Amino acid sequence: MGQPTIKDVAKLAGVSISTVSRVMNNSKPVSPEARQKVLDAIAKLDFKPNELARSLVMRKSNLVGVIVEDIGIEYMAQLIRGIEEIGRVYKYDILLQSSYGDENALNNSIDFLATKQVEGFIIITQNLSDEALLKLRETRIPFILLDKFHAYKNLTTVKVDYKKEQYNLTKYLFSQGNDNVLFIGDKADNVLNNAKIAGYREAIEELGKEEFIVKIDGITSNDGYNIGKEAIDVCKENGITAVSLLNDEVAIGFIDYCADNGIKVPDDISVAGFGDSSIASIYRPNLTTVAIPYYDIGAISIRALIKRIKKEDEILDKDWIIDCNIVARESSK
Amino acid sequence: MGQPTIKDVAKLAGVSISTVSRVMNNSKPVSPEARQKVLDAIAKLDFKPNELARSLVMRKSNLVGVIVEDIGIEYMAQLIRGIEEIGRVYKYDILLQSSYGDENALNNSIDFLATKQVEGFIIITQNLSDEALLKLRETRIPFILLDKFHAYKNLTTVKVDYKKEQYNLTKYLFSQGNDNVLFIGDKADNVLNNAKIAGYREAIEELGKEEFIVKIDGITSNDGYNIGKEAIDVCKENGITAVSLLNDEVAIGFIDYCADNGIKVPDDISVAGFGDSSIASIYRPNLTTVAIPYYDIGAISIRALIKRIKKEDEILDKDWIIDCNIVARESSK
DNA sequence: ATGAAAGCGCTAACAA
DNA sequence: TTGTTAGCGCTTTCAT
Repeated sequence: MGQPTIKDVAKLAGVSISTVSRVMNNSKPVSPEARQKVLDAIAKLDFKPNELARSLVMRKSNLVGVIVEDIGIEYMAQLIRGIEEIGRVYKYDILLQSSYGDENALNNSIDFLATKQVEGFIIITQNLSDEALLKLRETRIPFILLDKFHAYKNLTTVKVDYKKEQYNLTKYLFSQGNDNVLFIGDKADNVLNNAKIAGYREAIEELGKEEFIVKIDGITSNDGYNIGKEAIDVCKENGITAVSLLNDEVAIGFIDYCADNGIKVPDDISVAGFGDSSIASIYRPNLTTVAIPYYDIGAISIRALIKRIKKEDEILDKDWIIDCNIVARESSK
Repeated sequence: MGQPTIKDVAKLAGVSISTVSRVMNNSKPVSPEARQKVLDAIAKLDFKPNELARSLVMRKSNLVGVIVEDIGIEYMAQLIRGIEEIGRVYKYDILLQSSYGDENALNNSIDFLATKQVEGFIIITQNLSDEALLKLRETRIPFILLDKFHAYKNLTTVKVDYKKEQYNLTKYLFSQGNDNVLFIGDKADNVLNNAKIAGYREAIEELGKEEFIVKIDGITSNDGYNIGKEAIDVCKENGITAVSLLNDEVAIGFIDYCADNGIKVPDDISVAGFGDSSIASIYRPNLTTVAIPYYDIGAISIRALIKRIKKEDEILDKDWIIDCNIVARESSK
C-alpha cells in the first residue's frame, strides 16, 4: 500500500467516494455528520489527493511551463521569482526547463512540457527564432514571450519601452548640468539597441544638442574597457561630460578604463549604465543606471498568462509597458 | 476536440489502442505493418501522449520538486542549473517552488508538491528547521538537502568540506610568502563558520604560526567595510600581510575600506574571499577566492536523488564531498 | 501478434 | 443528501 486514496478515506468514513470528493471540493452539499466523518478519516489517514488524477479528469493541470535560456543570468532569475510567486497565488506551479540558447533544446522543451499538459508557457530568452515561435503557436497553448529583442507583430507581451527609458535617462543626464552626452551603443542591429538609440536621439533633438554615438562590438565589461580610449577621445574633442552606456557591465568596464587612465568618475566624467544589475550597487563608484523591474515583469506576465488561459484576456489585447526608474548613484553628478 | 488521444490514433490506424501503446513504448512485439500504420497515424495527427495519464497508470510522475529559498540568490540559481540539466538527462523535470525562508511556505510547498506526485525533493535553503525535516520525512518521499549550515546526523547529502577548503586556502596564502594570515569570520555560531575557523586553525597549527581571528556581525559588503578599521589595526600590530574573509562580498567591502584608507591591495595586504561569486571576477582588483562548484553539486544531487528513487542508493550511504578550487586573482600575491 | 477489458485516482452526471 | 456509474488517457494483463 502506498499513499491512501479516496477509496481508503471512503471506506474508513463509511461513505462513498463521491461524498469524499464533495467534501474535499465543497462541490455539493454534504450532511454535517458525513462531512465530519470524512474529515476525520482524511486527518487520520493523512490523505492528500492525487493531483495527477484530478488533473486528468478535470483536464486542468495547473501547471505552466517556463523555458528559460539560462537561469544563471541574473535578470532571468528575477523574472522567475515574479512568475513563481504570483503563479502560486493562482495555484499554478512552474515546470522549469532551460534551453541554453539551443534551438533544438527549446523545441524539445516545448514538446515535453506540452505532454505534461502545461496550460501555458512563459518563454524567457534573449531572442526567439521564427521557427520556435511557429512551433509554439502550433501547440495552441497560450504563451507569453519575455525576450529582449523581439519585435513580432500580433504578439502581445510584457515589456520595457527602452526608447522611452533611454530618452528619460538622457534627459536626466542633461538636467544634471552636462552639456553633452555620449551614448555608447551596440554595433549589432537589434530592436533593443535601436530603441535605445532612438530614445537618445529624441532627447538630443528635443534639447537641440549635438548627437554623439560610439558603437561597441560586445556587451561585456571587457568590451566596455576596450572602447574606453575611443570614447574618451570623443569626449575630449567635444566637451562631453557624461557617457550613457548600453548596460551596466559595459559601463563598469568603461569606468575601469577611466580609473586606469587618470580620469575621475564622476568628477571628470559622469557615467550611466542600464539595467541595475546587482553589481551596479556594489561597484565603486556605485553606478547610476536604469532599474528594470524584472520581478514585476514576471509577475504581470504570469497574471496575463493565467487570464489568457481562463479566456479573460481582453486585458492583454495590447502590450503591457512597464516603467523603469532611474537610480542615481555615485557615478554621475 | 482537443488534443488527439491514443484512441484517435488507433481509429485512424485501424488497430486497437493496445497496439498503439505497444508501438509507442516498444513494450511488446508488433507486426511491421501495424507499426507502420500506427507511426503514420501518429505523425499525421501530430499525436503526443498525455504524460499525466501515463503517470497516473504507471504511478511514476518523472517529476522532482525543488524548493529553493530564493532563486535570486546567485548560488541557488547555479545549483538549479545543475539539477535541471542533469535531471533532464534522466527524463526528470523540475517543479519549482520558492520558500523565501518562510517555514510555513516551505511546509505548504512540501504538501503541494507531494500532491503533484513528485518522486523526490531537493531542498535548497540556507538552513532547515527540525520541524521541516520531520515533515519532509513524513512524506516518505526521498529527498536531498542542500543547505549550508545543516549538521544533521543520519542524513546523507552533497556538500563542501568547508574546513578543508579554508585549510587549503590558508596554507595557500602562507605559501605565497605571507608571514601571518588574519581570518575574518562570523560572530554567529553556525556549522559553516565553525568549520572555516577550524580549517584556518588547523593550517595555523600545522605551520606553527600565530592565530589571528576577527569576528564580524554580518555577511554583506557593508559589514566588510565596517570591520576594516579593526582588521587593519590587528594587521599593523602583528605584521599580518594577508586577510582571508568568510565570503566574497565581505572581502570586497574590506578592500573598499583599504582603498579609502590608502592601503593597497595586494601590495600592502593580500585579500581572499570565499565562494567565487560573479562579482569576484569583475571587481577590481579581481578577488582571490575559493570556487565552489555549485553546478556540480546540483548535478550530483539530482543523480543521487534519482538513484535513491530507483532504490540504487547504496552509493549515497555516505556524504558526497565536493572539492573546491582556489582561484588566485589580483587581490593576493 | 492483437484486441478486449480492467484499472490508476479522481470528478461529475445521473438516479434514487 | 447520497451512492452508482461512467469516464479522463493511458498501460497492462489476459485471452485469442
